[in-house]
Amino acid sequence: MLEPGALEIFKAHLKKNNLKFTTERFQILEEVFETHEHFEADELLDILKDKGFRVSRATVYRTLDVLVQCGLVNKLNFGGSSAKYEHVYGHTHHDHIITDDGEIIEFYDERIEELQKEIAEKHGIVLTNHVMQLYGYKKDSK
Amino acid sequence: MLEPGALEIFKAHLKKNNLKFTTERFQILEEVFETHEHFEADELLDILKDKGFRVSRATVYRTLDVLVQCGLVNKLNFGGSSAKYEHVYGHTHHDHIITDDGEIIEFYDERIEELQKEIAEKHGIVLTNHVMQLYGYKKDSK
DNA sequence: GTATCTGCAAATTCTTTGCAATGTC
DNA sequence: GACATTGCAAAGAATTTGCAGATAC
Repeated sequence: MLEPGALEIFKAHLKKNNLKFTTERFQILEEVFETHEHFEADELLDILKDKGFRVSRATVYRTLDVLVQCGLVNKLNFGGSSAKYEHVYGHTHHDHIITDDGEIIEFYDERIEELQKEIAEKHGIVLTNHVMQLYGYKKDSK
Repeated sequence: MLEPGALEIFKAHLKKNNLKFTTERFQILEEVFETHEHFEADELLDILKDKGFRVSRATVYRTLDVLVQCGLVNKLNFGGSSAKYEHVYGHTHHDHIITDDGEIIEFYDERIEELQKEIAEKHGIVLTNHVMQLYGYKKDSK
């Protein structure tokens, strides 16, 4: 489901940057908000093709870039060989726990967020973003 | 300077896994501990070549893997296209602040470490590792 | 001596790019 | 109608792999 407002943000960003609102960009935007999981560029391409849309890999990569730029999508790196993406709009910020069997748990902790700000401050840095990933295994699995 | 103990850990790991202690692996180990910064596989190769060692790129990648496996080296991902490495032994764990002009500041905060453990626990996860990178810009630069 | 290593160059994987045809504004 | 966009296939960048000769144990 395309979050209310996402389309407007996207269009505004396109206009501001002299970019055009094309069918392909719209289809990609929609699909990105359809998927409530982390996905790779290639997976998104496959889904789009399965649904009968005719989009190229190049356009998927190019459009994901645009979506990251306007803040509607996060680009993540969990250490694998390819980048993961997740849509952002309408979601609160969160971090990730990655288990050894590949499960991804999202969490948010206000106290850590505060400490991060404090630490950055101490080093004279204004935070714009952060990445925090906890790796581990399930207590009952080992 | 090769940290005292690192060589022993390396050799023990090799023996345990039926791997051989070769000239190349030793040269790479030494150089990894010579460099007190984050480096890429290719940069390490260049340094080794400059010093007159004859090592191949393949061996550098293969040996870095071994070093990561035995815990002497961390593989990091700051979002660029290539992985960064840093040696670990003798250093306390730390996280990173990455500024928009590419500077990397290391920090450690016990309180966050505790909270991370607590959060993982709450989700039934035993932490084995984590990644935390704060992105921002210098307060006086903008 | 045998099994592991190395270097090389080719192969892979993910991502980006140049270009001619096409679509938006 | 001008200029951005698309798809394609080729290029690029980082990393991995197969293999034949070299080396550690």
